[in-house]
Amino acid sequence: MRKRINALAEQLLDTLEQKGYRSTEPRRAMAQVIANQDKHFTAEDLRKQLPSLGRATIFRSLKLLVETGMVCRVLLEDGDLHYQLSHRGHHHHLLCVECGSSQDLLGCDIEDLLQQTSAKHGFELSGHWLEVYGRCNACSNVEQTVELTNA
Amino acid sequence: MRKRINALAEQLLDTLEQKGYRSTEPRRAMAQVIANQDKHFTAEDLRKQLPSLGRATIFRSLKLLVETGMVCRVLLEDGDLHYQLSHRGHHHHLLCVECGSSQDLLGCDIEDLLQQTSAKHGFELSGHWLEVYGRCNACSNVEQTVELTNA
DNA sequence: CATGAAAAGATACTAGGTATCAATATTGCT
DNA sequence: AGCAATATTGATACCTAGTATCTTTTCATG
Repeated sequence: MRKRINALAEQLLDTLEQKGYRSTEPRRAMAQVIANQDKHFTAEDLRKQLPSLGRATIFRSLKLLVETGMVCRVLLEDGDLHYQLSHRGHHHHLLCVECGSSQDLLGCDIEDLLQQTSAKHGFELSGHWLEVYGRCNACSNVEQTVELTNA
Repeated sequence: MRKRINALAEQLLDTLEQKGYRSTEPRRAMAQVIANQDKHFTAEDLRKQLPSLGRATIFRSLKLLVETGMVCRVLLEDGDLHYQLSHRGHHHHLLCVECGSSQDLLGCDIEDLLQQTSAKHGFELSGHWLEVYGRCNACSNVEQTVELTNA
């Protein structure tokens, strides 16, 4: 009795299967829940939404999804690590500190810049981690509205 | 009976005192140990070197040093957070994945680049976190020597 | 050198994550 | 459909990093 799940969740499972992992009921449930998150989340968030799954299962499947590149980890400003759906390979996030939404940072040639600068330090670059924090368009606009109202 | 400590450690304590914190025996010991670390470290590393100090004290003092800007946190590639001495305000690290050493990344105009790119996304930038991973000069050279030797 | 505040140490606790292992579900085969 | 081999699950115990609480000790100041 296969539960109905949406296309994005289906895609997560398909990818797992292609990599040799079984499609199980707990994984279907997790894929569905993850596909529905609209911002970064923690293992604990998933657990609240999937009270019937064992804790270890959630951590294990989450790890699997990270390892296969379908979920990525995001570093919050305070050093907390959260998770979110990942669409491409290596990329960076614009994280809204207000609403927690995130957009992928596009058209940023940071790789070149880092490469050049590292070389000047005699450093052989192999990777980097970048997170960008601020406020998304929607949240900036809300603030402006509030300011106008209070004025 | 004040223990003799080196200039860098002394500086850490002076800064704490300037901010209204007392100079105590445990803090002197910690400052000395931190000043002697040659790479990023964990609270546990400090604890091993300071077995007489209480665990809570180590975490508390470490937090104090981070808050006052004398120690900063570094994010390792695997997501682990470590600590290290910090000399300037906001800066980035070139972290050697081989020996764990770190240099500050100088002359990198990433702020401007991020500012511009964020703006294009309608994003109001407020901060960022960047870590760069690779191999320092010394470690690159070692590898080359080994390769030549084995050839 | 007394005293009040700050800090230390012990301890218990929390959060996030991993290891172990017996029970169960899935897959592939016939 | 039935079955065996194996992957996965869930329960549980455990681990690491860090925080909260509370009593005792230490500091620096008059």
